[in-house]
Amino acid sequence: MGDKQQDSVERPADGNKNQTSDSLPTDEDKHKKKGDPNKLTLLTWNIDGLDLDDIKERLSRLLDYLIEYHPDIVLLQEVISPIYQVLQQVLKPYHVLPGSDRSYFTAILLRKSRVQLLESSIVNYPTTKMRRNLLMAYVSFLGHPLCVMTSHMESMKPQSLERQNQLRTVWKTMREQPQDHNVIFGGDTNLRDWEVKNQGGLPEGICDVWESLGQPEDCRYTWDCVTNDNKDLPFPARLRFDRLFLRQAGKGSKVSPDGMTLVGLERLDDCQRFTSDHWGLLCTFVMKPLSQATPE
Amino acid sequence: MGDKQQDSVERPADGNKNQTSDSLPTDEDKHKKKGDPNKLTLLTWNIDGLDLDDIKERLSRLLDYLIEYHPDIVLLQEVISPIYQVLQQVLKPYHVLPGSDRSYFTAILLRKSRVQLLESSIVNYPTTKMRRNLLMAYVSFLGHPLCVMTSHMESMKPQSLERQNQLRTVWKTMREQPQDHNVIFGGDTNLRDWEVKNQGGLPEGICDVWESLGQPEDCRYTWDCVTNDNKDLPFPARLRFDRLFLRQAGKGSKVSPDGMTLVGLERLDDCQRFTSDHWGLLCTFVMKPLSQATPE
DNA sequence: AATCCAAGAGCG
DNA sequence: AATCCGCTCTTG
Repeated sequence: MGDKQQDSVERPADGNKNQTSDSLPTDEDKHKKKGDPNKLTLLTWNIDGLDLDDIKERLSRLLDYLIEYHPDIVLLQEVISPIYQVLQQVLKPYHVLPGSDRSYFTAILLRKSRVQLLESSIVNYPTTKMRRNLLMAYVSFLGHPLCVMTSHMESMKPQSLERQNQLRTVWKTMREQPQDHNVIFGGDTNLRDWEVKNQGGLPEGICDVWESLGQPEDCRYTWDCVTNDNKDLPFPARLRFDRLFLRQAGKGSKVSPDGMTLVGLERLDDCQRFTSDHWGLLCTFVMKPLSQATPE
Repeated sequence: MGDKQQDSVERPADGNKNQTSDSLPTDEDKHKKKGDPNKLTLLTWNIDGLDLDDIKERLSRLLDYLIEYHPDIVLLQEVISPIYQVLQQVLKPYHVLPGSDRSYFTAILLRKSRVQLLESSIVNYPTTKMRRNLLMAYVSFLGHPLCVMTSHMESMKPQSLERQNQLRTVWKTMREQPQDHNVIFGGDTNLRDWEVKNQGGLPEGICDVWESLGQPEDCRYTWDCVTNDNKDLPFPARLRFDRLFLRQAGKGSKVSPDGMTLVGLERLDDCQRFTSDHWGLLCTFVMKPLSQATPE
């Protein structure tokens, strides 16, 4: 309800299935809880823009999801130019920041009413064979300085070595940010668990958000060909490719993981496929003031 | 023999080309240079004590090599208890320091007349499945404090992850030594080049001695089943398993790589096999006083 | 004491 | 624009 006043999104065509509920007490409580304005909501999603089959319906559903969840920050991978154009034109409440202008690329979407863009930059992976990079946005969220990053790291098993190079770059870049910044990375890492072990595990000061939340089984596999048949693979494969890393600020308010859920689990009406071969990861964070932090 | 007085046995030519040129009688100078008492000589060798075939002849030849080259420091891997007993009883000029007392293990031999043992210790690899460890000796060489290390790191391809754990431990331990110590690691690392790349390459301050010497082809492969048929493998495989790492002291005299050559290239008279399936690496180092060091 | 390499094909 | 997993086995 109060939704309208703040962040209603314009859409050209609407098959409005997911309307915000009206005034039932329980629903309103729920809505209030879900819409806690102090929480930061972030969605990361590889939308498989390289798969052009059923792209219209899939893109339409993607927009529905974005409007439904209206995350404060959206991190997308495998965006292609036509999709980028639509995002820019349709998602008026968002600032759309592309990671490149050719082939396929990443994008950061910032909900203008909640997140102010201060600066953006790109870190190159010097040895990528797939034109991948690390896209960064310095923003202000409720007055707190925040650094947001996304990347679509080198794909496929044989590129393990390059992928691990990129992982080191990501972690190093996160650790180099100013101490008063919380730093959130989200993206399609293409990581296998053994590759993280291979790097000696998570470095000091960086956590894997899914692990911090207790490794919930229901959002472990973000690329799940057991359930998701978009790729029609003849074997069962499920991996946790999409991950979120967090480096908390060393002073000031700290961002802490609060919840995580998969997005995109519904088959589309027409083609009966899914929005992407990846699930999206919708994550909420709470801001913890310094006073609540554990004393040393 | 004339050996008695000190250390007058000849060595193989060392691979370095940067000889300081003199203008005098050749043979005597050469001999003097080769036996330069200011140089540190070090041999590292996996002697394949797990292969019991022809062990008597192979051990006998090993002793010959040690006596011939009389290195200041010897780092051995795959020593077994009976071999250890012989080394201790026969090599009177050496202090023999074992890395364990069961199964097969490493050993550090220190030439008493040149190298004084100050202290020794062992660093455990917490997750080794093969009882491997890192054996260390703190010594004094010509009055300079020196830390010498050896290890036989986790073997075989499938143990890559554990091996990389161990590599990080080795490098970390080397870097943690006092700044006035030169630190030399030598051993059978079982490393593939891509595993080093996987760790982001050599860390700041540590060099690979073979690389520092310009990657001489004639001592690249220390496990060379093309030439060495001790294992009678039905395929050609050659790898640089045995490596030396150096962390120079940050103050005082610095140890610098001077030359490197393979050892054990001759077939034994009787069995016509080699001393080990690995070649040994005989390496010389020079001490560079602070005054000769590159200014910052 | 045995093993041991690396790249590629075929399978579920 | 086409890929995509991980395991075992075979081959040189």
